[in-house]
Amino acid sequence: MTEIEKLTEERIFDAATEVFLERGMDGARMQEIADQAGINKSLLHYYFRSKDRLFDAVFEKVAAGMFSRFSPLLDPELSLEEKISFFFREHISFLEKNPRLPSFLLNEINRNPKRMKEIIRRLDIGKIYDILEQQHGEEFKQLGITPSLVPQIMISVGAMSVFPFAARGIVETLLEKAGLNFKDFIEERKTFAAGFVIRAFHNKPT
Amino acid sequence: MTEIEKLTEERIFDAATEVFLERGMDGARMQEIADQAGINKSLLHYYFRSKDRLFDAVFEKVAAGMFSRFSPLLDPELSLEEKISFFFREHISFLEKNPRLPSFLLNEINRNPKRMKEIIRRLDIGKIYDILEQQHGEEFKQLGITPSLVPQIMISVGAMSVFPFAARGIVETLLEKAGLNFKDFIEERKTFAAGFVIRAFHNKPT
DNA sequence: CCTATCTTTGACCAATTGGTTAAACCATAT
DNA sequence: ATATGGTTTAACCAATTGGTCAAAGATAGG
Repeated sequence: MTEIEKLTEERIFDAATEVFLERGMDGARMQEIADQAGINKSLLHYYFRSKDRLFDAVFEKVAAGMFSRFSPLLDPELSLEEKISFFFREHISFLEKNPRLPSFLLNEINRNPKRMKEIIRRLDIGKIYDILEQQHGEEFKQLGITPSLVPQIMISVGAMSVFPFAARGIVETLLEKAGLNFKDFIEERKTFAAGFVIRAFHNKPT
Repeated sequence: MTEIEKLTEERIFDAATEVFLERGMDGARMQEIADQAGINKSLLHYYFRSKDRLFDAVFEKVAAGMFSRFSPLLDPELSLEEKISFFFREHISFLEKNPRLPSFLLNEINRNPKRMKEIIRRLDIGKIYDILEQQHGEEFKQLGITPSLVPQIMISVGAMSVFPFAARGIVETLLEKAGLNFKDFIEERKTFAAGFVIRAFHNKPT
């Protein structure tokens, strides 16, 4: 693979990422991707055989980028509270730079659950569950958190981080009423979410 | 408007709702809606001039159905804790019957923020904020919740309820690992989410 | 310089899609 | 019965879309 070829392929991939994130698989047009990359439409098919394959490549990379941000949760050096604080700070900062990502992923997961589950399974999200159980099982027991509640907590943590971006249109409408803006809201959320979850943690269920 | 006409229009509307929820605006096909309704494609245009208008009608009704479920939050007879418990029970039950709704709404809001914000503004979500402040402002103050944190809490509550359905593909992959199933997870969530939020509430921020 | 291989392009295609239209259908009132 | 009005249909259309193909350009080896 020559250097120029790599560059072209990369330009196409980046352009496709941008367009797919903006419009979704169904809304994206091959012509728009070609324009964005500054090349002929035929070249798209030369490098990636079809729209489907191009989309798959983009989706896989984008999903991997998203879930790789869960790494703080795996660090055995960190306490539970530290993990939660680090996670929200890093994950929300990441979404700040990629605000279209949540809505894109959620929509495409729903559009084709089977294909997407396969990709997600390959990213091995399940291992986060295993490691949390392994590193903090004792702590969970003391807090009265039964094994079935661990997924509840994990999903809640994800929701707290992802939802404001996925539902940005609603959030902004609400913030308008309160005289706030989205940027400040997100900045505040990094610490709010951590505190919220930690407080919910450190009390026996009613 | 005759009775038969009403029936036809309703059949079209219901079919359109089903197809749009399943496929989204871009993915939906007028032919599929016609088939689903058991009528000719031309009739779609006879009753609703264009795909856009048909979609707008569906979106508005569907969004209204979603947000009307927030009504427990407005009841002055309920305490804050009761509101939270009632809300999760009712809202999650509603989503159980309409599992495609969250992903559909989130995606379409993102696809056309302007048009959607207008519709959402008409549904007046902001009034929930006002009423909460008005009915529980004193309580908030005692709990150390500043005005800017109220939207944080509202979004968090929405996220806890909506996200599991919007991200169902991810949730199911995670539950697989833990040996659980989605239905049970959702049933458990109605009470878990309420307890989670209430506990996060009733402690001073660290 | 010439050939062989890879890259890039423009012209083209078949299929799909939202939408139109004129005619057929059907109920009802006169 | 038949004229009138709204309702429904089949046939059709223009535009768009993903994809193909043969030829032109570029690049490197001999």
